[in-house]
Amino acid sequence: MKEVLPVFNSAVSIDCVLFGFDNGELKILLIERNEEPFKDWWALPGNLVGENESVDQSASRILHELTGLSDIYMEQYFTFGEVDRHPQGRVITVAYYAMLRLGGDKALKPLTTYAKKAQWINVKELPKLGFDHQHIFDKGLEKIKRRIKHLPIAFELLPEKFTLTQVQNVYELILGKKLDKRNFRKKILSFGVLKELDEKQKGVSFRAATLYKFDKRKYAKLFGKEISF
Amino acid sequence: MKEVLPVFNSAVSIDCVLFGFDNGELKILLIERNEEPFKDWWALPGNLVGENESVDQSASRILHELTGLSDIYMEQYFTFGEVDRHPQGRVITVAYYAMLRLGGDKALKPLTTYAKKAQWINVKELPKLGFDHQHIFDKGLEKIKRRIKHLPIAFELLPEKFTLTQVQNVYELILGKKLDKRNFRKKILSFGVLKELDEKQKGVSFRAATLYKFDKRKYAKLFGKEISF
DNA sequence: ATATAGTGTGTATTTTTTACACTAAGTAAT
DNA sequence: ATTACTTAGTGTAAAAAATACACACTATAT
Repeated sequence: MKEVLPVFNSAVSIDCVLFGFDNGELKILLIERNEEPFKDWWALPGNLVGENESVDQSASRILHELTGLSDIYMEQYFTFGEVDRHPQGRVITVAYYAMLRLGGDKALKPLTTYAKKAQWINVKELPKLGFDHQHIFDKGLEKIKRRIKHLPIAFELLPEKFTLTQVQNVYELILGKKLDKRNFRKKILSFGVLKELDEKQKGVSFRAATLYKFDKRKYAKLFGKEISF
Repeated sequence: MKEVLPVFNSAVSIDCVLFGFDNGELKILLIERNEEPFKDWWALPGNLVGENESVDQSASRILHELTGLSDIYMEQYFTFGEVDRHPQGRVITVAYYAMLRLGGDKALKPLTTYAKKAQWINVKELPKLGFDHQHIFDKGLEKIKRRIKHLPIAFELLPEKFTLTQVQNVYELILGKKLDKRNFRKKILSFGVLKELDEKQKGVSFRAATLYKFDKRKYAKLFGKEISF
């Protein structure tokens, strides 16, 4: 039943902007390429879409291959289709972002056979990127700036238990500006998706903050209603 | 320099959701297919991306071929990449929407060689669509619902000169709900992108409304600032 | 005990959103 | 000319949301 259409107009790939929050810094995962084109350049992790997987499945597979993680909130945000974006031929790429929890329980295990190495790099200190990846990144950052105002994606960056100050840090890093502490706490709590725990921060040499966790149940109830910052 | 990559993983196409406003109704352009698969079904207009055009260029070309129009605000909103969405092979499709001015100066001239006919159809009376086009349409409608709250795309649907009531009609049709007249007018004028003309509606058998036009200059000044409904 | 560093809290003001109903103007019919 | 009809056009009060702003608390380290 399924005949291949008699056309070759482009290959299709996935590129991922994987955000992580570590040490008070917003980072993304980059690879250092080991092959032409752009050998020795930094680039976003990505790969070709397989013939028997949807683009969403492909994105999940690629994320898994790169990090060992599954079940991550990952979302398509734009498709880049300039003719000359890949020097070796026509490749249209579908871009996704994901927010990852770093340094937590189990470390990430990138299987980067096609790269010298993979590394988490502060978004404020990005190196020059190959292809049109700077552009893809810029557009991804812009996208999540909008989305964290409405969707609870920021919590994906944080450990299971976190303080309100940590949440505020994430918002400030992504939005690129300072927020007022009292107003921020009022607002973030008013969404009703956080649960206060009967537990405090440990190992700090000052007053310990209350821990919270993201409450998926409450979120499910609100889903559909717009929440916004 | 440019070698074709040795992969064939998918063909890439464009599908367009072309919105029009006519006779107080929100419509989209559909074609009736003349070839298998889905012969005799209605479908969104679309086509394969050419090898030497970007996806944006491709979308403009396809829009032009279908309507004779150029210089239309057209925007990519999602890429659909399910494996089995096309029964004859792997085709990933990039969806665009555009807002068109109907019934105005010059009529649209669809060159629909690959279809029996093209027709503007009320979005409230959509027929069964081929492929996953109902899904593509649904997602497109959802997208413009959000976007008309922030971007002045609704004016693209209206003639050059229009009344505030017409604008409100468009908003109500897209959002699918009634809006309060006074509040709507306050808000739409507060954006400062409309210019009141020294001219009234003609040919109506009741009090003639003041005409307005969209003022691109004023919009350019505001661009960057968020405007929202 | 005291210095330090981050936690946690309330109120007043401004802005935005919402709810709500009547008069004005033009046309058509008599 | 009067009347009926239909849409245009307008303001205000109340509620809700956003903003601006400063100090006392608490745990630890010395």
